[in-house]
Amino acid sequence: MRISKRCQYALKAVFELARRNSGQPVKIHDIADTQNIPPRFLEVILNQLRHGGFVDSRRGNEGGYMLARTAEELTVGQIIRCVQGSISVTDGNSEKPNKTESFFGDCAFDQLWQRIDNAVSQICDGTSFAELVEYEMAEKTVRVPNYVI
Amino acid sequence: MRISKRCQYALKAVFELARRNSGQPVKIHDIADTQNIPPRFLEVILNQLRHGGFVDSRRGNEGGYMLARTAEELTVGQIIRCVQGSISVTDGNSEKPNKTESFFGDCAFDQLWQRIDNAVSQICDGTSFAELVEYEMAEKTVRVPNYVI
DNA sequence: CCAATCTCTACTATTCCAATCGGGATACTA
DNA sequence: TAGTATCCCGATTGGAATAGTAGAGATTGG
Repeated sequence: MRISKRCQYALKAVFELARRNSGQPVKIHDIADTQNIPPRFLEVILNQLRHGGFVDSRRGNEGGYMLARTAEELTVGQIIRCVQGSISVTDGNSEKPNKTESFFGDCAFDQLWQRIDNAVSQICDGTSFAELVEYEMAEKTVRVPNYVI
Repeated sequence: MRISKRCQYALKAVFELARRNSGQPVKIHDIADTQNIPPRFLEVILNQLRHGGFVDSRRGNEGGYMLARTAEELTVGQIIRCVQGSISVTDGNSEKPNKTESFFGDCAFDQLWQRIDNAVSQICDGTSFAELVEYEMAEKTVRVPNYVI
């Protein structure tokens, strides 16, 4: 499992929506600016997230995107699976199709990959965007304790 | 971190050498046959492992490859790093270069990626080829308890 | 010398990825 | 109803990574 740029953008976009937590829809352009994402690429990505049911959209003058669920319910794992289909380290390589003949070491390696996939999934599925936002805010205040506007 | 075919071949090749555990060098062709790897591709890969210091080779009529260390000392993590350079999930994407400006969520995501990388590393570095061979043998005898030759 | 093997560099074909483009649909606003 | 700002969607491009191949050279043992 490698986290592609596309996937990182998706996560950042959802994070941004969670962070703003505004009842109003947020425009692609605003998200793109705040998170430094190529706008037209983000367009494609948000559309994918919409089809996945993770964000809702509104068109027209005051349109934009908003979360389809609460930030507590949305996890990193869900977004990754929506964008890259799977979370497994041996993806795109799956030798499963012709698994009629097995070779020495297959059992051992299968178990190894599964252990890794489980560990990763556990972290991703156990991390909600609410937690991410919370962590970010805590970090920001710790690192800039006496900031001035 | 995605485990490429190349990397899986490398791991299987080292596994095969560990499994045979023969004082004699094993020919590329034999490894390729046993593990179902394209021979000339395996050639390139074994050479890389040799440069990494994980296997030794002998040329000539009775030449071939053998482990440069014991199977107990060789870990999955070492081989992966040798073949694909890194074990991080955010590799090839690293936004580190222009990390002068930071965006909302960077702290949170950096911490997330690090947690994942640590979990994966812990498994890979904690798994030796001796263990893999041992596990494979145990599985084989469990799954075929009364096999006949 | 010969044959089997590894060694090295280069090459190709395919797939994947990041990003862009043009035009269409929709919704608000005046 | 015209206009504009936004999302919607399919196609396309350029470049990098991946999987695998090719051929000539070096080494070893018989």
